[in-house]
Amino acid sequence: MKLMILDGNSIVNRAFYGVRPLNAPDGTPTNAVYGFISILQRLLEEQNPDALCVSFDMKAPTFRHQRYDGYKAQRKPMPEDLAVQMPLLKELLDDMGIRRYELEGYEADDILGAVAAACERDGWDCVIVTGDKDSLQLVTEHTSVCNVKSRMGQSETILYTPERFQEEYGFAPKHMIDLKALMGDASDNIPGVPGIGEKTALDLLRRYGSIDAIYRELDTLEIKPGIRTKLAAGEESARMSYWLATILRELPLHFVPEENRWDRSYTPALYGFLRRLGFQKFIERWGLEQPHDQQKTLQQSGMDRLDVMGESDYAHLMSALENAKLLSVYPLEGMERLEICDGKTVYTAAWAQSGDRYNVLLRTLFSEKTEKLAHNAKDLMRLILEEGLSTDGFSFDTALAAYMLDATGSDYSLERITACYLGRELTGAEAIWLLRDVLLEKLQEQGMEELYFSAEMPLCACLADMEHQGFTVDRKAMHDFGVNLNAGIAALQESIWKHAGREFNIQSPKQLGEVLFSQLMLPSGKKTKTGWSTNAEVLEKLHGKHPIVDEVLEYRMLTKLKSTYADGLLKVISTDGRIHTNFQMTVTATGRLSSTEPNLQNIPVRKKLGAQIRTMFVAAPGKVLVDADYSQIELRLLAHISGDEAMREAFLSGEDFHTVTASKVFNVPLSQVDTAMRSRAKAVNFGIVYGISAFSLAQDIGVFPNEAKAYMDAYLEKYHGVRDYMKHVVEQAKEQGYVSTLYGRRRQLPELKNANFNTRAFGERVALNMPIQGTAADIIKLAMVHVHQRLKQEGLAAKLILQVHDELIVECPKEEADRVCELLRYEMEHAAQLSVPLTVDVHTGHSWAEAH
DNA sequence: AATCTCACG
DNA sequence: ACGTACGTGAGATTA
Repeated sequence: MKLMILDGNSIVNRAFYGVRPLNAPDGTPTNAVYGFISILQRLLEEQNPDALCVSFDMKAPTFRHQRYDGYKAQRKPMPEDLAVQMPLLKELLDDMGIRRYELEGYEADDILGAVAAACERDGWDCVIVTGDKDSLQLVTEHTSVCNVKSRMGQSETILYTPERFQEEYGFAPKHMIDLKALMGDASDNIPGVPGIGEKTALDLLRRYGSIDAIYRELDTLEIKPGIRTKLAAGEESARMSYWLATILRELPLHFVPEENRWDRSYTPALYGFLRRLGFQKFIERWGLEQPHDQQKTLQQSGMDRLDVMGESDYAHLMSALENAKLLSVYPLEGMERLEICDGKTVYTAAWAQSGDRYNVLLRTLFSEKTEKLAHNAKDLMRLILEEGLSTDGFSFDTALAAYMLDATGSDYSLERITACYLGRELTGAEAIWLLRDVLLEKLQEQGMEELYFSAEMPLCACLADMEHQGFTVDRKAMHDFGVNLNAGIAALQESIWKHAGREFNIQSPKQLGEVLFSQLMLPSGKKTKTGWSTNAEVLEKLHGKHPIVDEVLEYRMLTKLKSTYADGLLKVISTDGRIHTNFQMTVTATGRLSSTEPNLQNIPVRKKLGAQIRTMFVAAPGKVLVDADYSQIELRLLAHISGDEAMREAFLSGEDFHTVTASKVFNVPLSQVDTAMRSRAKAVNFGIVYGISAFSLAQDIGVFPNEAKAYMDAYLEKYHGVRDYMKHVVEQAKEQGYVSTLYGRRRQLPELKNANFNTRAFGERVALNMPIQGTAADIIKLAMVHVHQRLKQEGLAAKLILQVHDELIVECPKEEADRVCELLRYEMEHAAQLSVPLTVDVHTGHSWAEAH
């Protein structure tokens, strides 16, 4: 039989500092609880114990320490964000049916010791899980200690058995006490022997075994005289420390391992609890279901339900359609069935049951005259377009509203939103109807109403059209391209294998690392937690050292083009010969769109071979592509938002901005800026937008950090308004807890309050970047809405087909090209009124490559 | 499922 | 003393 006991405080601490900030839908921080439960889950799988419990220590000074005058209660107080998670963690454990032990006046270690002793007494094995090293002294044949470390956001565990301990330390576990007695422990206020540190202590114990042995023969030991003197002088302190470091195994704790048996019998409350915290993942992993008594409360919105069957039901529904001011719509099984709610009744109509009448219903329902609410309106609209119907009149989208209220969330399912904003689980058209008022009010409160109704909502129709429209791809050319790649890949593979002297999987970073760094002994540019890094940056530094590296880089490029683009895109060409991407509106934290299945926002362009892919994205016969992209929109926004005069003038002058920047940073006349200076200035420009450090800039442009620092200083000296802005935006973010764009889009920044330095630094970079990237996203969304509406209004056949963050692509009949160029330029340049010109480059062509 | 790598703005 | 740039998505390997 095996019992596992977790050192609650220690594990929750590791979890808190090791897991990135997370929040429940209501904003409560949850990262520590999440980390704890993740570690627990992993250990359960690894150890599969029969019994399980968790210990917590209380704040009061401990028994051992009370007797030692040197003790001062100097532990730092628990950070607020962790403190609020403690009751949650305890509630979680209770709901999971796991026993907790809290003993006032004793340290966690003492509880662990007592539990281990009780286990051994009853013939149980015991696994102690902790993040501290202190309890290693408890390791015996029947007691092992599982040490949890968090590294790079990942938790690692090491299981110490007597053998494992001996191997690592070179002496038996019980002499861990001796180690502490010698070297001391500042965090526990154990003095140790002054002048003896970890190295010396370890060495002494490996050679002599214990402090008893050391002091018994102190005069004859072969050690440096200085150490002998220190040991002699510190004997009393060593003995005292030994006592302090010894974990008590006898406490007034009547612990019976048997009582802690745990067979994963969760309480019914667990489901609701995990839901509240947003831990969907664990609900699924543990196969939890909503308890029946909670399910009942779901349907208490008091609305009637009507399954629309016969003629009279239909008449009923049609009159509701005409009379109701607002209807919510919720499709089921594609669009086979439809739920419609007018606030009083939830109607369910089905295609199968009513054929033509269903079509009439859809036409009326989706016409612009009927004002509708939906959840993921864009997807619904695309479905309708695919049915060959037109669609309009969607005025509110619950998913979009929830996204704007918290753009860092990961799940905007209807169930999650109702749980969060209505406090109960509810779905369908009825849920949408009830959510609207709540969400709308919050949008108003936060000043996002205008952006919501002028950009996000109308964008649904625009994107649905774009997805429906698709982008023609030259299938044959793509296929041939893939075949050609294959030839190159095969040749490179052969040559690489020849250099390596053996066949191996070049696509495996692990095997490649072995070949490059172990076999060919190339200088390992180190990195990564699992082994050597073999990424392009590392390999490029190896250029010239061995012919294999260039070939690997080439191989990587070709296989990427083959699998992700040539093969990947061929797979998703529809029967109409076009690719229909899916634009995600609720994914990014900044307000940008994203594109999936396939991602058309990362089609190659930077390298010659890759850019060939773009020659295969073409206009349909008789049509042409018009491509319009903003010129340096983010830097222009930095100039506008920061109000920096020098930067504004640079843009107003019409000169190349990176060149102007180089001239300022390097203090030379414009005419003397060379390409190297320009490219460094360009790197600084981008770095500033990302909230860079001198270190990273140095890495990027290949200079020493102090040189990079000098560039940045010069930059911020010349553009001092930018320096002021950077300071201001971070301060304001700390005060408010969020940052926002020119148009009021928000991003919450709990990271700024995190105890972890790196997390906070990340938060500061985000605070600098989001308002810029996010404002650019707002502007192009507004432009898209205007372009979409004007193309339609003016009766043009032109269609928007793609957006790539700062670029729009329209496909139109050749005759419309000139008008469309002008329209695109006008709407994009006038989407925002800034203090610097917002300029757009427009080109036409048969392929994307030509038009860009 | 996590990790590494690499494509884009 | 830390550890090192913002925002994405996809494919292949590994565990």
